[in-house]
Amino acid sequence: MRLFGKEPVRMENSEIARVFFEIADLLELKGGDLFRVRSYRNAGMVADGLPESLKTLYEDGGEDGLKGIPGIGESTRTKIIEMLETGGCAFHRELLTEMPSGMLEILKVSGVGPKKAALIHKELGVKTIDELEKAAAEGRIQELAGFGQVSEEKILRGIKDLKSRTQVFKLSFVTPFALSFVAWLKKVPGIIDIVPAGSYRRWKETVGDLDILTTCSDARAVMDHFVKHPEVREVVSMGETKSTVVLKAGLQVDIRVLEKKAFGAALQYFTGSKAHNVAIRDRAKRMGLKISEYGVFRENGQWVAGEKEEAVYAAVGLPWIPPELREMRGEIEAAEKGALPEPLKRSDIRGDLHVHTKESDGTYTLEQMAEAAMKLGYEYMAVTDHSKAVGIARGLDEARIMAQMQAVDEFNDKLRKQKKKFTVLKSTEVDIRADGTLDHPESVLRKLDLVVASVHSGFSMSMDEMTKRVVKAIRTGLINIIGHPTGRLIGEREPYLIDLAKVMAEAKKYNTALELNSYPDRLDLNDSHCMLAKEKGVLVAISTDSHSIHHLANIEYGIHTARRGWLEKKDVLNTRPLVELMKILKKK
DNA sequence: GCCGTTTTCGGCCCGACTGTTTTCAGTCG
Ligand SMILES: Nc1nc2c(ncn2[C@H]2C[C@H](O)[C@@H](COP(=O)(O)OP(=O)(O)OP(=O)(O)O)O2)c(=O)[nH]1
Ligand SMILES: [Mg+2]
Ligand SMILES: [Mg+2]
Ligand SMILES: [Zn+2]
Repeated sequence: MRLFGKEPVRMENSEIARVFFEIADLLELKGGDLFRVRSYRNAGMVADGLPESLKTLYEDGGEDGLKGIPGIGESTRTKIIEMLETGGCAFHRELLTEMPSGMLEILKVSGVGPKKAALIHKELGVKTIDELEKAAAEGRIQELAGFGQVSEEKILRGIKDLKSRTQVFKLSFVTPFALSFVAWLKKVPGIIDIVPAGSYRRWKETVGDLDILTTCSDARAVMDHFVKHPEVREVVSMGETKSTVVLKAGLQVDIRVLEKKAFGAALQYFTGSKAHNVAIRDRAKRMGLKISEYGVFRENGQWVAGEKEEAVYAAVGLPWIPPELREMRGEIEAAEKGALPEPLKRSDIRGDLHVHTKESDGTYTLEQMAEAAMKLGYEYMAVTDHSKAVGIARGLDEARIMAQMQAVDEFNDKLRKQKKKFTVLKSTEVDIRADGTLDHPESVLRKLDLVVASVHSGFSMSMDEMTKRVVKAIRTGLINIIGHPTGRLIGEREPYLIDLAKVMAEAKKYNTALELNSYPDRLDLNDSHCMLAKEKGVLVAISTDSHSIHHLANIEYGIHTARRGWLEKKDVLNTRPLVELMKILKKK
């Protein structure tokens, strides 16, 4: 808890969201109205997914600035303002006096929901997960009404899982498992479709589990084979159409098996998001239809659609919505108006503007990186080795970068002689020092085709200081792209504190783009930052920050993240052909 | 608590699997 003061307390959207999620859980534990619980949960999700900072909206527009956000009504808006002004929420604190915070942890145990948790708390006085473990180990759980030996064992397993298991996984961690399961399931005779769905298909940067949709008329055969995958540690449940396993790596995998005729409806269902599904189903209902994973049906039960996903959307009067957009961030309204963004394609990307070579901390030469970029069909690639301040990466000093520029010129000459339509851009990833100055002299930076500038150290500054640091760098007028603008490493390092809205406002003035770093551990900017960039009219450069020829393919993660951020071809700097790109880079 | 080409009140997505249930509640997707 922070103290009251003149200065408004900075509570991030994610922190406000967390309070709403906890209120929802606490109300549910208390046995409160489930629709009210849903409203708080929904408000949390809305706050979390909002591109603009609630604090900024409130500062700029007062209470009115917070109006018109779907899912945020009178009550939650008042609580948001309270949190922005005081750093906390009285209602939340009050609920916590009635229900210990340890109960929130207990809800995370697989198989324990609000009803069971509340009963355990009431009957046994259990307040923490350790007390729950003790009670279960002592056999006190199975004595309770509605519990038995099996459920008690399940709780013990659930606690062990929870303590050992990662909560979310990076998308790139899950990819090999997805490929492995697809290959594994192909061996089932008669299996037709095998498609990873869920948050994986929506390209969320982190996913909670892997969801796989299959169609086959022999469901039993699919299930039997599924649970025999060599990576399976535990079979959580196994039914006719749906099973769940946990892998040795801690990853949960859910599978659904349906008839081919339901493939489209099932894919729509299993892709989610949950909130998107609920909204689509609600819409169908209001149109006198019913949507489930089995299809679209009239009230009399007559089948309307289901074989194709597109037909499911068509049945409710909508065009097909790309999975990356199915997050309840306005996609249904946009679809209705025919205003969905045109999905960014791999072929829209003309080149990579952040690539390292052996000169700094890359593992391949300039020539090798260029060769690999050409193979991807690119027109250009910027060599962006580090500057001297990044010592561990053997950053280049003035003499070395001058030499590199010459090497690039010579290489480009060679390419031209070979009639290759490819250009290497002389560039750098210059360090933005703690004081906001750049780690190469202006004379050097002016000789380059393109300047990427990023923060590599001195992360622990106040938001104000960090914002000023980056803004000062932008104001040199020498920077074309701000690299990995928040510095986060998913699951390892929090983003440094920075006011991106302010940075973007300045970037717009100085014709500076912000990078979407496609390295799957970074994805920085993230999806909602992209939405903000688009809103502010700032171009995004989708780059890979490749340190090896193999990293260039990471562009795929960047493209899909950009799609999640509603970006189109025109919003992305490196969709421009070389000539156009050069014009933009010069406009300073 | 939120929201409105049926509504400012009265709805709020729909279905699978499990365990302990004697007919279904709880949890999860
Ligand atoms: N209609 C409906 N569909 C749901 C519900 N819960 C989940 N689904 C669908 C949509 C989800 O994307 C899909 C897979 O469920 P998951 O729990 O794995 O969620 P998802 O993959 O979206 O996110 P995750 O990263 O796994 O947490 O199942 C629900 O309550 N209603
Ligand atoms: Mg999932
Ligand atoms: Mg799942
Ligand atoms: Zn880099």
